[in-house]
Amino acid sequence: MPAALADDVAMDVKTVCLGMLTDGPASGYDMKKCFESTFGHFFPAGYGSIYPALATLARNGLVEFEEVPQEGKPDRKVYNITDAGRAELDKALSNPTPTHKVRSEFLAMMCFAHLMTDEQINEVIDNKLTELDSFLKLLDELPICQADGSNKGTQFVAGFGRFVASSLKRYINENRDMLTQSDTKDLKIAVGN
Amino acid sequence: MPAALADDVAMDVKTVCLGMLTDGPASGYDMKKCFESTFGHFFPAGYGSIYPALATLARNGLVEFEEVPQEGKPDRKVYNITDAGRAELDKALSNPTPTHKVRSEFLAMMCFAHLMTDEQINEVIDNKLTELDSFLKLLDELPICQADGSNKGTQFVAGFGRFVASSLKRYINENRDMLTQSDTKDLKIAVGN
DNA sequence: GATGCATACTATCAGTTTGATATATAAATG
DNA sequence: CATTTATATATCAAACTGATAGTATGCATC
Repeated sequence: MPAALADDVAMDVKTVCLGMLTDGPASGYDMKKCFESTFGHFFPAGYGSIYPALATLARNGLVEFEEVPQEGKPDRKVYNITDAGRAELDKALSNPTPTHKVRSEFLAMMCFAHLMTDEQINEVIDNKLTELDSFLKLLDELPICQADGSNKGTQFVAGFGRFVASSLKRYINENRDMLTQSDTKDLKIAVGN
Repeated sequence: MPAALADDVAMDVKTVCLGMLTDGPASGYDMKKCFESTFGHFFPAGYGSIYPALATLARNGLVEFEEVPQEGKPDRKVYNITDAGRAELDKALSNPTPTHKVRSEFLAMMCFAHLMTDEQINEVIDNKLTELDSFLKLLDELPICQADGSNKGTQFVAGFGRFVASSLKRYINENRDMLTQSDTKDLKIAVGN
């Protein structure tokens, strides 16, 4: 067998912060906005994970920061990636099997649809469809945060999001009857591998 | 405005365990198998969350358990849902906006594709496609864990999984060139809302 | 002119979840 | 005979979530 990877670097919040910094200096606040606008849709992170991540990165010498005083506003801690940080990022990007996890209260709930009223089910479905529409609309307005926003990777990912959201909409619209009607209905969309 | 929900019950591991118990008594080990076979694909949970969840549910009187001795094997703690537990589950199922979250190291990594070699990118993509194939194959063998496995909800959710996995495969296959070729290529799949 | 809200910035904390590990026995696999 | 798999429990460090807190300015709204 091939030797196990010496020191596995996960694609976690720390690593994504490192990646953002390859595009230029930024504060924790800047990164939070970036997570909100784009990354957060497939890799959520709040202050509770960003600030500790930056603190750990700084402690390990993977980033440096300088405190920039501002007039009328709190000081900014502006972070920069170091050479050690770049090396660590490279390690993380060499993991050949990154995960793609879903945690869906929605699907878990639908498993218990037989314990719900039709009214409850319809409300949940309608809300989910509305949410998907908002998401698609948001993607159309494309608020890319990275300076190099037009890079192939982010285009691929945005297209991915658009495609998945549209697919979900279609599946839900065409199969929602299954959940509320008591007579036997089959899946309307059959899929070949 | 409508009064805020008195005591928000989240659709968390505790609640899913309650839901599983509406189908009959089960041990933590049984539930883990159920998470592994079906639920885990869209709502993962390991021993580290299942056992504490059951302990909390028992402490709050939402489930009861009896220890069943076995020959040659460790004792089983067999759990049953109580009336209070059923009421709690009903509360959780009345939440009209259950979440659907994605956490994708894969997409995060693809955002930094410009920092990777074509070889690295292709390996990641190939692995992801293989993973999706395994998932689709697994769904075709349908190891439903609930006695009432043929209920509409689980059928809807299984179809959902199949549809999403096939969509992902298609998107990745048709757009992977974007990531590795240096000349400008556009998305091959355009989607209307 | 006051009250509240949005923006800009930092940071912490309780509760949950993750993923690995520990313990113990038996059966099957190589 | 050694290893792995299955049956069952449980715990722990590290990470993450979502909310909250503090502090200062400006901008509406009442």
